[in-house]
Amino acid sequence: MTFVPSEKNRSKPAFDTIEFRRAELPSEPIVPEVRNVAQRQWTLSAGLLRNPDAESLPCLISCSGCLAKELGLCAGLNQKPETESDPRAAITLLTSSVHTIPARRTICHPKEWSEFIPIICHGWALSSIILPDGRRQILSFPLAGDLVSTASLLEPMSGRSVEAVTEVTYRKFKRSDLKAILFENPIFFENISKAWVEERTQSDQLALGLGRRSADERIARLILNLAERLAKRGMTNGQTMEFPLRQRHIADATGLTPVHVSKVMGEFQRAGLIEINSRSLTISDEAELRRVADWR
Amino acid sequence: MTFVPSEKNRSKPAFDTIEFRRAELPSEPIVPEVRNVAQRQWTLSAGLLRNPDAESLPCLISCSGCLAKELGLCAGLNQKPETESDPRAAITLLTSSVHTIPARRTICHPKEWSEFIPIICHGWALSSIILPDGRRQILSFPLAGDLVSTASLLEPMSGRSVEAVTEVTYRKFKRSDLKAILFENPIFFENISKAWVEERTQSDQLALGLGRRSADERIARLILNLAERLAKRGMTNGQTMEFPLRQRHIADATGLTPVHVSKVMGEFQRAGLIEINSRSLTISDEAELRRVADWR
DNA sequence: CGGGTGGTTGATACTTATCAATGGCTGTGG
DNA sequence: CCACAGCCATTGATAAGTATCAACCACCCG
Repeated sequence: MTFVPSEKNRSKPAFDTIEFRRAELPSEPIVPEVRNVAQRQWTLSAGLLRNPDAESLPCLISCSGCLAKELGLCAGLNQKPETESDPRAAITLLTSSVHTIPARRTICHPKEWSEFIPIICHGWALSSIILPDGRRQILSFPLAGDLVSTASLLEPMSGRSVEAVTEVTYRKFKRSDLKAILFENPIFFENISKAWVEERTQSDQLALGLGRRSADERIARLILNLAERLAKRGMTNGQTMEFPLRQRHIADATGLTPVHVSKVMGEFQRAGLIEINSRSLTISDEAELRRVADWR
Repeated sequence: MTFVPSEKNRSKPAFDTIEFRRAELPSEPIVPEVRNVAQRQWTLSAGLLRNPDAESLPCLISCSGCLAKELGLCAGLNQKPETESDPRAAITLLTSSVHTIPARRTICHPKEWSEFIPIICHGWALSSIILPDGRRQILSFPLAGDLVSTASLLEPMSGRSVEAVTEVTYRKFKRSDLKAILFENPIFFENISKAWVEERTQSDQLALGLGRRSADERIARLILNLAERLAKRGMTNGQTMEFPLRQRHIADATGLTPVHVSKVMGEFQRAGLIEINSRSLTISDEAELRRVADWR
């Protein structure tokens, strides 16, 4: 017995992007390409701003449910003051800046000591831990309105790696500003604690899934979970949604290999549970998918 | 393809205690047998109180590192006021009660709506999620000084099941009292946020382990992790420590089966990494165990 | 004693990983 | 515009890791 079950992993990268990941780690944070959202052209549509860059499915920007907005710290992208005297003009209490980065770019390095708290405004991100040998566990897919982690509110280093899945727009708040406001208005802790408890529940469920659920269950649950979160943001069209995740993402989120994910998703499609084409996913048989997922 | 990979699990309990677990869930919380610690006979030894009930290894009670003590909310078991006028007599700001329950008893039910925050004072507890079909994932083993979950500080329902591994002594604080003090003294949030970030790190590592590590790694890491935490509490004797966990506990913490845990631990012992006898564990070859664990 | 719990072991089955080959797609440079 | 290189998804063959099943023994503890 050697006790080195993953030696192969270590001597030889399991995935072809490992070298990239390794090289990426010690490098300096990439300076995000700054394109202030306010400078873009937006069209008002049904009370929501529509992103003119979105090509296929119209992708709506919604800040509803965003922690920063609930805390009154951010006026949101879709809440322009009606007039100069509109109180919402003063709502943005914190210094913050909006950034947009292309897909696959790193937003935050695990060892990066950042004085900013990023909140996703648009696009799909992922938050993960990466081992030196290249194994990666994705912990969450932050969508619009999500903090990467509530821990980032208070600690400058998350220990996590955050990267963009699609093009991502995010807003950076200065932590010291937020803390100052928080300690002056402890009532804000109620809001934060809500997010905190929510995150705790999610992470408990993640551990339960990784430790005790089968591959089918994990994948089905990931799909349903994402569908639910997208629906809450108005990012679904019936049972159809944009689905930019690569099978590698699903694999790293469920603790499986990309090959096995391909096989399971193939079975799901052949069984008529889901349909996938051109980066969009449709849940065709939700009841059965829920049953497979052992949902709720 | 049936998509019911765990049907066997469901139709027939995988473990013999499942029926017990099932029956236990909907029942009313068991009223803990109250034995006030103050009524026991304690002997002062090296500045720490020694539990007279402990038979084999002397088990020291230490509140150092306990969140409640750091917050100044609890004077601790080993810090009796010297005199009536000793300021420590007034330290216990919160109404709290001490309870002792025997091993294997449930401390808190997942759906229980409790107005109390339990903190472990003595013994080993476990915090887990249990699925209706009996599968269980242990999320942590709270030891002396540990909150079950920082989420319990603010929310009345943890969603977790907490039970005693050994006989457990714990202290219950009233949440409303704690909240009142917290909001009057926001500086306490600094302490709490520290615990929170710590917990977040632990839970990230748990997910990483369950998703991406082999059985050997997971078990070795669990042992090292516990050894480190016990050492911090002065509960080790060199490389030897009390180890009350059953293999079922290790299995449910690592996402494996008890049988496989037995095989791996057998290998570890035959390879001279650890020794186990009569509920105590010795790490014989720490360097090698760390290597197997892919530690740090 | 006797029954329940817990640990060990071997045989076997199942789930998932690994390896390898293929083809589609996309972006890039000549 | 085409050729080409990467990346991605798919598929089949095979291997490894872990689970399941069953039997047995060793304890405790009542």
